[in-house]
Amino acid sequence: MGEAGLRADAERNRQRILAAAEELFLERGASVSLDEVAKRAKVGAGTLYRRFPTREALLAATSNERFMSVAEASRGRDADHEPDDALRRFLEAFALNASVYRSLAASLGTVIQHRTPGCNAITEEGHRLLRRAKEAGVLRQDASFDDIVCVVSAISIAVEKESAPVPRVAHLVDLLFNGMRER
Amino acid sequence: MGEAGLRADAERNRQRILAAAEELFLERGASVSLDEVAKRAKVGAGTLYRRFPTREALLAATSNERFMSVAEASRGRDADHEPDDALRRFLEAFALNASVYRSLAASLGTVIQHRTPGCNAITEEGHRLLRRAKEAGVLRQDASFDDIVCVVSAISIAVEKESAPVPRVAHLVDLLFNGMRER
DNA sequence: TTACGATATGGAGACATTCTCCACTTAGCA
DNA sequence: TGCTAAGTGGAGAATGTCTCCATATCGTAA
Repeated sequence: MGEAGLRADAERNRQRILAAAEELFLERGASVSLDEVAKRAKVGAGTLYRRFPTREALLAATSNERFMSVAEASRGRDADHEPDDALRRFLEAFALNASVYRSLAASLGTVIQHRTPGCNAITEEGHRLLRRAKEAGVLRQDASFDDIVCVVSAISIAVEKESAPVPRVAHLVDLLFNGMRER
Repeated sequence: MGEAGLRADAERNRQRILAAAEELFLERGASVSLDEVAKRAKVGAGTLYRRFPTREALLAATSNERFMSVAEASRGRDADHEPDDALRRFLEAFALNASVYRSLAASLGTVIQHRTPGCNAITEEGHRLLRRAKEAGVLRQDASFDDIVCVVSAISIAVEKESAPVPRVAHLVDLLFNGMRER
């Protein structure tokens, strides 16, 4: 949670920035002015930029706990779900959490590359599910984690405007998982 | 090509803006400063904004011919290709042309809604292919044109960083069209 | 040809946002 | 208690968007 090697007052400010960013991202989307985030956190702009050099780094940080949850829930489902079902549920949860802030999905590809615990966890879990589904023979051998990020982005972008995201995400995951083809 | 009801000098300026924008978009991506576009076109900023009120309007205009080509080529393929193959090729061509400028893909959803000839043509052709594939029973009934735009955007975004976009586009279209499942 | 209204123009400048820099403050240790 | 490394705020430079309007030019009707 806290960032290692940070002075106590600095860590306090860091938390205030995260709280302010979370509020503003929820209210007005992932594109709000960062100076405004600093202002709401009662912190100078320099402090914000020193701690989070880019908007994506801040997004990765505010998404950290959500991404951890997605990975953890997926690991917990492992025992009582078939590999393809586990992967499908993971995709749904990932997509839903990649659209909590408007305009987050568009930069998901960049955000997910940050080495925060949450991004690491979700990346590892994605790779694990991919491997497991391939071994079970229910997934194409040439599907990669990058493909997953691409698919999740597409779904999240499509879903951001919707008033009822959950069923729409389920529909789109089904569509892209099983293919647009009639069988 | 020329815009109806425009004074001759205004139409000349409009063409100069389009040429300058095309150059700069190719060189440095779809996010270049619009003032710089105006400067290269040797035109005041006001002139640019009067003719193209938003960046997306300008992008729709510079993409016009490419979009026309995509639609036309697709229509030409109609006779000697099965409905699913025709749709797949259309998706590939659309995605490739939605990534000619870096960062164009991110605003594709907005760009495509402009009522330029190219946007109209590509939208109509998309609907036609969708209908044809559904009638032939090779496409799920619940796939929509919005789904297509969403999928094409995601593919184009994913592909913008690649050095070899063509095979990657083909892979992603195949993946999303046929599904991630082993069959 | 002229003259006149409609159209079109440029670019200064108001405003917003990003991001840096550094004189000053503070925490934490010896 | 005093020292130093760590941290801070916020002014302001750099960049970009977009508007406004005094001025210029086009095209036409007489």
